[in-house]
Amino acid sequence: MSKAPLTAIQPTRSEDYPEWYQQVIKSAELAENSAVRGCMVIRPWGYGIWENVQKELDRKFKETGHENAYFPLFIPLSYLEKEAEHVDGFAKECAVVTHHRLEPGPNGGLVPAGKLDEPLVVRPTSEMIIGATYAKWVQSYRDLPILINQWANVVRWEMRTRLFLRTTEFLWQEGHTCHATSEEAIEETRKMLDVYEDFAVNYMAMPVIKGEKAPHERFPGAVDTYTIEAMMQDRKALQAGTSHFLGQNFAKAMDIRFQNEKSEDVHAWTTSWGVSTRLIGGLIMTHGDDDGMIIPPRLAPKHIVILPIYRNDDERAKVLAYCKSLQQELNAKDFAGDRVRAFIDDRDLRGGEKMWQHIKKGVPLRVEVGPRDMEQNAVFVGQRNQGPKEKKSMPRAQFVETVADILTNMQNDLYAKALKYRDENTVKINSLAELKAYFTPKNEDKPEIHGGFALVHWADDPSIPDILKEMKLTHRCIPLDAPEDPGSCIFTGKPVAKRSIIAKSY
RNA sequence: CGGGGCGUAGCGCAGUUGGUAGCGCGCGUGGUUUGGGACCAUGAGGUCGCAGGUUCGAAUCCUGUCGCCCCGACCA
Repeated sequence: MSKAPLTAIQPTRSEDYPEWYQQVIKSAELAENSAVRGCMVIRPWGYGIWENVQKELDRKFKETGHENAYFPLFIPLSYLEKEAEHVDGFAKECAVVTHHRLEPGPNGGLVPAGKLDEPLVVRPTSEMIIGATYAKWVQSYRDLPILINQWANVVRWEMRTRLFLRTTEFLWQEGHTCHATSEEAIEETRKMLDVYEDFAVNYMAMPVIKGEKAPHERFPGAVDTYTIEAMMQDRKALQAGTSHFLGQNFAKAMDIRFQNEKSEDVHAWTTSWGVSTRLIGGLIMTHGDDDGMIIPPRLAPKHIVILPIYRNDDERAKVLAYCKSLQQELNAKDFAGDRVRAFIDDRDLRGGEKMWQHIKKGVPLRVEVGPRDMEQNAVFVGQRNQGPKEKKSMPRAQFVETVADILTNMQNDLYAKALKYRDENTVKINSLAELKAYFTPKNEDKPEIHGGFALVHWADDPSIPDILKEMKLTHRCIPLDAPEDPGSCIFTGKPVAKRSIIAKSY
């Protein structure tokens, strides 16, 4: 008899959300901890998702006029010292290379030798090294704008790490642009925020709120930081992407100057923007359920897994032939500007176990094919966004014809579900007492999932971060698209034009 | 860096008046099974984190050390 639990992932989300998150990553074979503290091994299934993120974002970057380039992993220490706020922001989390050679040590091991004259910092972000390069490239307004992106890894020595959400090393893209005017740089900053929003909504099926960060939450050295904020299923906020207007701060620090049309010698205006492998954490916590990962079809490494069912070698040959031709028909179909990605799982495993593996991994569609289906020229289809038992038989031809529609509907359904959840857990709050109550769990010993996005009137003031910290809350952003809604700040009483979002966060 | 916990088979764990290591899952093989996470049989796999010490004898007691996890401070 089966000893299978009621849910594929244990504990469930409501029992222990952080542990559920870890278990999904493990069960779905997305990633695992490595021998290096805080650094993860991204497994093929997780990396496949990242590759799709890269592919789609990269296309959008190209469409908006950007080119890719690559800059060094190491940054001379002296570069980092040139922008005061930037140093303050990153100094504590920099990994530093001080030697370039190993020699046999006294006790048989290896010891660093060959001390560097100037230590090298492993990039936590590349503003400085790229800025130094741009300074050489820019002499005239005719050299501008520079619109460059790089796909890279960066290192930030964080105290505590969580797979995908915060790892010591992570993969990301960082766009770095350089402009002749403030207006143009601001436009770029906002344009890329829109690109991120579009990607989050239409590819990740993850609703996000575009907004402006409070001054104390800005990127170190930025004039303005914009963010897309998403709500996870524990109702915490996840900063899923940022776009920074850097003003002339970095241009001055790295001496990016040019002569404008009036022959004046002026500093350039720069921006930077990035998203990281954190997005995969966002994907897990936006769509995952108690049976594991659910991948939105547009980002799924495989759209369809075909599961052959047979009892003997004779059946096996026939069923496999049927599966192969089905796979070919499916792979010839288009979905969302790409080909449908179907594969056959013919591993020598029991059917039930095999099926559950794919459920846990979040493959959008499972197609079971056995002798019975073959007789009727049918397929037996299960969708990951429906219950594991809600499978239905479909004529093969109909399935092949409508597969793109099924995937599209699934993509839309995932978005609608996530949007509904966020909206249901977003409330207007008009006093500090109300805010406190909203974010207080009913059971203090074993806090249940509670709270959400609180829309409150907030006016920037140095006293507020401490008040929020005590409640373990943060000011997430001032939403850009929200309507005017004048009121007075619940902390200071100062008048403000709009509500901000306050929430617990990752 | 502060507080707490843990290192025993691939994974999860048990193993205190100190006596020479076990369970579950997984894995290999044979068979019976197979349209919702199989069962029976059989087998492989461990210098008990590391280094000292106490002892006739240490997974167990002592000292040191390394590593990991959780909570906080820090953060995409």
